[in-house]
Amino acid sequence: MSIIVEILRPIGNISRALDSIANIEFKELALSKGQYLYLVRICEHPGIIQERLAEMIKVDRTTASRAIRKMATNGFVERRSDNINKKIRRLFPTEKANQVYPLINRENLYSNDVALQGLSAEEADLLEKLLTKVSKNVATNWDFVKKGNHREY
Amino acid sequence: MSIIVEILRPIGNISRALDSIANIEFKELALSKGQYLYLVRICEHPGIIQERLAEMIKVDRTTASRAIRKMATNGFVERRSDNINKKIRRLFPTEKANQVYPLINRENLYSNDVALQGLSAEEADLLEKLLTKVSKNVATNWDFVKKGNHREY
DNA sequence: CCGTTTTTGTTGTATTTGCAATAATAAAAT
DNA sequence: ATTTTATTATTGCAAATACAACAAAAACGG
Repeated sequence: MSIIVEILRPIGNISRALDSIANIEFKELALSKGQYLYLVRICEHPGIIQERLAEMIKVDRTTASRAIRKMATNGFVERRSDNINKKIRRLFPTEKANQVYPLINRENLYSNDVALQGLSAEEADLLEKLLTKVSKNVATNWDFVKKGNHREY
Repeated sequence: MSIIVEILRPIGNISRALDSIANIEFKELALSKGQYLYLVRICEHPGIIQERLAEMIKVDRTTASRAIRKMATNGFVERRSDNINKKIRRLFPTEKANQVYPLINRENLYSNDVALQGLSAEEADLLEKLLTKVSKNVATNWDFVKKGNHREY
């Protein structure tokens, strides 16, 4: 019938390319590699904990730990201890973070526009829906493997 | 009209999650982080040069340089000097690489299947086409920025 | 042919990234 | 109530990543 549908490569290429561009452009915001990912989520989910944030963006726990600590040092994040649960530390955006947030958004929207060039509104819409579905499929598998389980194939 | 279509986040999530899984699974092939990306392209494009390969997978030139050198040291790649053009070094898969190649492919196909779960054949097909288009859009921009140019937005 | 620009590749340095191993609190089980 | 397990977070390595700066060959422009 039809050739095998391959989506891994274009997805990887798009992701690396746009991430690369973002990191270059956010240097002037004093954000180092990858930090913009954490920052926007913390702005949108104030009070989120580190573990949840790492899951959300599909990054290793330990990487998130260090990235967030650095952002706290640099005044982008405030880590508040919780009174009830002594294990967790809730993350909040600082004033500085809230100032930078719209700039990151602007960049992301521009990249998004570039990415969608030449697609009709309907195509873009469908693409988003399909990607969301794929994202969920993959997330389940990621959890599975990250917890030490072994995929059989 | 419609809400803004956002494809950056799901794409980033899918990419990081699957890359993470792949790197964990390829440890047992003695491939370190990212190397599988280079390896499959070299197998599929024997004689390709480093610069072209870096472009192909959207990775920094210097990162590719070190990754490929390491793969040469570890016996996955052979770098042959060109008789005509003394500047370039053509890359070829070793026997070891050709043995590993189908295993990487098998993993990638499995991940691809997982990703596409719940999509109809038509949906999957369209998704691939749209992603290929997006990938091209983004590639142009990546070249632009990587060459030191500044995006206006 | 000769100067200039582009292409291809490398190192220096700084940083991020992530698997292992560890710790400490919380939640669940018996 | 107390043992057991799960959750959350950190640190110790070891390694990949990438910007800057550089070099050398090739391609281009006159």
